[in-house]
Amino acid sequence: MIQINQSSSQPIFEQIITQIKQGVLRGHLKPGDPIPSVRKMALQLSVTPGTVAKAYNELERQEVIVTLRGKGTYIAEPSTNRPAEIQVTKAMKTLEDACMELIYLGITEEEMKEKIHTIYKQIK
Amino acid sequence: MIQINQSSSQPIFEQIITQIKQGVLRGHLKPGDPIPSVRKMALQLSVTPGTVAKAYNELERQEVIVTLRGKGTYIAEPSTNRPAEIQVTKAMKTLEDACMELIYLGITEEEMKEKIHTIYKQIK
Amino acid sequence: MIQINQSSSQPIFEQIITQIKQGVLRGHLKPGDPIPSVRKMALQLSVTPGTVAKAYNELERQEVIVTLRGKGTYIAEPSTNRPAEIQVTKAMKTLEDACMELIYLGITEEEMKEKIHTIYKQIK
Amino acid sequence: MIQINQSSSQPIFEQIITQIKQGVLRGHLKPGDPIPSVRKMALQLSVTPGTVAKAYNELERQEVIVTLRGKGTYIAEPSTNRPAEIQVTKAMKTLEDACMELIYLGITEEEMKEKIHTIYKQIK
DNA sequence: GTGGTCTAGACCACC
DNA sequence: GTGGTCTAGACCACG
Repeated sequence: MIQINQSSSQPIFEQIITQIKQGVLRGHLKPGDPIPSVRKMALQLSVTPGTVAKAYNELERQEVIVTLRGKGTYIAEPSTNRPAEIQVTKAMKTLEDACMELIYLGITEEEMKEKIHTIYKQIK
Repeated sequence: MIQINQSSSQPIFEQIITQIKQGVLRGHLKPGDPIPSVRKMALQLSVTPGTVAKAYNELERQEVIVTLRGKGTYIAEPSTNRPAEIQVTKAMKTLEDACMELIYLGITEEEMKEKIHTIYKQIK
Repeated sequence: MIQINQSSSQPIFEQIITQIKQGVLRGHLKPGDPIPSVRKMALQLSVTPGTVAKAYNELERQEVIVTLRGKGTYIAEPSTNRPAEIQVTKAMKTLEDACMELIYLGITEEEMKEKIHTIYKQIK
Repeated sequence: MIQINQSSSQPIFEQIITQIKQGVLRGHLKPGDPIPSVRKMALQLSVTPGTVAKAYNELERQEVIVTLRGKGTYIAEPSTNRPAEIQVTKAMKTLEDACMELIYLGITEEEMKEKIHTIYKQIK
């Protein structure tokens, strides 16, 4: 389900985080769905449990998942809290940098918008 | 001209790279314009020359700048070579991840496209 | 395994690069083989880790090796991408210059071709 | 006549050396032909006289040109001395390295030999 | 343990 | 003056 790229420059724990979030957005994971325990996930992905734990901790901090002590870990209900301003700003900066890079590589505004559209269509 | 954020998680040498590229895109830097020598830039930014040199090396590899032996460093003529496929793929992946994150934070498709439009308007 | 010539005019980091590439070509290093960590290699060769790191970075950029996060560095699978045109052109220029020099020194076409043949026989 | 690439990694003085040698090999320059004074050459190439002087000094050491005091500089008669062993060895090493690089980039033995043949045909 | 980044300072070749 | 290379050492994130 989750695909780890061991040789990516993106840390493994971040790959887990983004893929779980994207699984939620795409509708593969719904609120209340259980996700594997740290150890099982670690086995599945062939990574150390610490790496998975780090990802789960961050996901819990962001209220993407909830851990019910002794029962397991589940996808959380969508948060009603307004997202932290800082997170939006950071993601916007990343978006802008990626755009600039793509412009530099010759991608036109139309191609870019089409790409955005494709991404939005993917989500549930 | 270039603003370094010492506490950013983005390495300093990368900040230099992206800001020079963006300077070119925005038209502040034109082909043939000289850019400060490694040592001068290092003084300006209060970083070590090695860090600036690393950025300049990468920029030269990407054909953004050219160094003329013993003379200094200049903005290169726009490259005619098609950019490596892999670079585009990588930037697209970054874009997609940033988008997904923004969607997660509640940004709509319209807002996103407007953002893209704003970015494109900035450039020369 | 790798022999550094401290008094060569070829930079040490380039000597490391060419020797690893040649090790692959000669079949001493196969895809998946681990290569020593930056620090171990630095100790072996009596150079600073930074120098080895620079060589490894360049080798990774050229997809000769891959680094697995926190695990170490390995010989990469042969790349399927076509090499950049510019690389071939540059190497051809170097070849031509070396040939011209050898012609100047009295080497005949036959001797040269024999030399080429010898080189090709060395490789796996 | 001589083409300098200011942004090449090969030093300018070396570019002058190799191009004069290659001019001789190709027959464009014959023994006894005059070559421009240091200053004229420097003007032609838009480089500093010191750079040209360095090239001429090296060419004279290698007995490619001769300077007749007060009369100018000329292409020398072909030397009868056997070339220094060390020069041959060095050029062979360069050739081998360039070959290995080309092999790495996928050039076959046949292509390589054809290239060699082309080079030999160019010379007088 | 691994590599990545950065500092501080040296020496060199080239122009 | 320029950039290129190397050393010696530090700190950090990741696994």
